[in-house]
Amino acid sequence: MRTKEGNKEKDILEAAVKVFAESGFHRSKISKIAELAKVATGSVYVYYENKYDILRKIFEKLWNRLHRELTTIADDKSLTPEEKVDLMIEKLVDTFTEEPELSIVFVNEQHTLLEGDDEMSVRYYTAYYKAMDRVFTEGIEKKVFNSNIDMRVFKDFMFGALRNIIHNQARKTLNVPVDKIKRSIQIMIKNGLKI
Amino acid sequence: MRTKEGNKEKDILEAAVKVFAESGFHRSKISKIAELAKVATGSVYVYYENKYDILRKIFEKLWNRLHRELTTIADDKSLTPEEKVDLMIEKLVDTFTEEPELSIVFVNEQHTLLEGDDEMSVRYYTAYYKAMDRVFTEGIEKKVFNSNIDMRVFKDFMFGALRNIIHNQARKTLNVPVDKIKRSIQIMIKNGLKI
DNA sequence: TTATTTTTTGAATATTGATTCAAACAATTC
DNA sequence: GAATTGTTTGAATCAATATTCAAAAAATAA
Repeated sequence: MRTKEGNKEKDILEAAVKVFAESGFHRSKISKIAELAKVATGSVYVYYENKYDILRKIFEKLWNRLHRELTTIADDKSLTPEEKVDLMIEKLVDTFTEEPELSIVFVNEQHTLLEGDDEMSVRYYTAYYKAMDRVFTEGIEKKVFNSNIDMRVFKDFMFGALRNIIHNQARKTLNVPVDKIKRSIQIMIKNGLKI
Repeated sequence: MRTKEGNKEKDILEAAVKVFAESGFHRSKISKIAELAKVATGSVYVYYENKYDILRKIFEKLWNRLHRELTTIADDKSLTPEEKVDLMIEKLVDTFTEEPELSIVFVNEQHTLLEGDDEMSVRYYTAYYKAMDRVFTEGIEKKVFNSNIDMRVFKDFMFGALRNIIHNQARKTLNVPVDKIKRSIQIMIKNGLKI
């Protein structure tokens, strides 16, 4: 018998995030991922079915995490709808700020994933969307959110806005302190642009 | 002498938008684009340097158009800052609603473009950003916009939000009437989520 | 009609890089 | 210390497809 040295599966996944972020999925070479993970090219195929499988697992892992965290906030009975929106924004901004490369992959390879995988595309936004749904509906019921705003538009709007902010932050094209980002978004969401 | 038949350059570009939207840049085959444009594979290389050059020209064309239209709105002295924001949203939503495939390529291949082309990445958001800058600054000066919101965050936020809405609309995953989309966004921007 | 020139063609070429797999390796057991 | 068995390796294979280019076609000129 021979036992496994270290945690190659994890090393490969982490290396892949870096390489995908740097070069994009299609331009990324397995050999480069292997090199960065300090394993042989062939080892990658021991732990993952193929290149696409690596991408899928990156998303799955992130998605499970977000699902858990957002659901917890959405279901917290001690919070008002407004506080929930605040916390959800904060959570999303924090998650991606802590792992910039992950956020770049998340934004850039979204369509790579959806084109390749129908099943995934259905489950995909579910976590975020369902959580947002509940918060938004609750806000409307409690008459603190504006019911003239279409819920579906609101969800897509928010998601896209956050995605882009996070992405530009990760690419260093924005370069605004995280606190200022959170505060600005929270003001915009709650009060709009106007004074 | 032999003269050109029809407008192959244009046919190829239009076919490419369709194919890129359907399969993504990297999975798209030149032969497929040629087929759709009703020309031979080789003809593509008469009109475009290479595959990437086609993508660049798709973006360049769209970008010039948006630049022209957004600048016109931003510089119109007869409009208030709020009206300008309204009109810019309307223009963006309309442009992409009219050409769904273009909007899909625009969103999905943004990073394909930026990774390959440094010069382009600098000029890239310029049109939208500069126009937005002027409107936003004007709004702050005239004390109709909230100066606690960071301008850079606002621009990225708006851009990402619109991008995502337009994209999901094009992919038919949203499916809300265009008018409702516009109205919802305009309320959110101006008044925020709250009543 | 024939020659000239430009456009168009699509099969052949060349490259790139994902994936495979037989061999080497290192723990563990006996 | 030899046998066993799971792990790791990386060069060889193989497929995909972007790009090239010599030949064919068509329009115009002579």
